[in-house]
Amino acid sequence: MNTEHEIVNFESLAISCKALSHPARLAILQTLARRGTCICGEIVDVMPLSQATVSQHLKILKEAALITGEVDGQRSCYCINTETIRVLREEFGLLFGSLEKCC
Amino acid sequence: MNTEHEIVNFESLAISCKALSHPARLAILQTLARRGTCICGEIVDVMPLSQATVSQHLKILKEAALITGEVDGQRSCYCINTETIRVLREEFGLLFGSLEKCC
DNA sequence: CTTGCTTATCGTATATCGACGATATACGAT
DNA sequence: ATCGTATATCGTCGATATACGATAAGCAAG
Repeated sequence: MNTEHEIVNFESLAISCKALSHPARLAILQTLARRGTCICGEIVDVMPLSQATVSQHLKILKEAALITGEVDGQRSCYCINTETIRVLREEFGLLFGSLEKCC
Repeated sequence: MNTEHEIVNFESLAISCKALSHPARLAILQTLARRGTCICGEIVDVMPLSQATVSQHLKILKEAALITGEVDGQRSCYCINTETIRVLREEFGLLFGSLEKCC
């Protein structure tokens, strides 16, 4: 409806991509995607990184709204933010939709 | 056919995302996508950045194989690498395909 | 070959990233 | 209150990213 919605927001898309630009964070996202539902610091066990580093990556993912996190007792549960992923893929579509022919 | 092709390569995907993680580079890609065919340093005119900086961004995009570049006389023509974009979107699909339900 | 134009690279300064040990915080259990 | 567990944050440091002026390299034209 709104013609504005066709325009790609470079700033926000860049922020999402930056959050996705580290193998460890992609691995975390895949782990979350596979387990479907929330997960806490089991991620630390799966990753070959220190607890501090994993926590930092989770923070970056959360700040980019790629995941959500909530406290459950003394644990933290994280979950993929499907809406952000959807928007992300949509923006890729807008950006590269009119491709096809090239040199 | 090959079961291996279901596996996401975090390293290469992270490299692509890193190249996409800057607004200027997204703007360059959109410009290239819109003009369809190759384009040279008209990009510099469009961007609010110095020629040196734009050239550096183009180099980063080329190293990530998101664009191709070839010399034409004293000019350089760049073009989006559609194959890389295709793989990129495919990998996103693999990574987030089994999403849907979450907390 | 000199001039002018286009693009790439170098050098530099500043900012941000990535990793981790150390520490702080929060909470359940005893 | 104290202890143990889980998680977040701090502080640090080497590595990398960003931006740009200066300069080099390549080419066409005169």
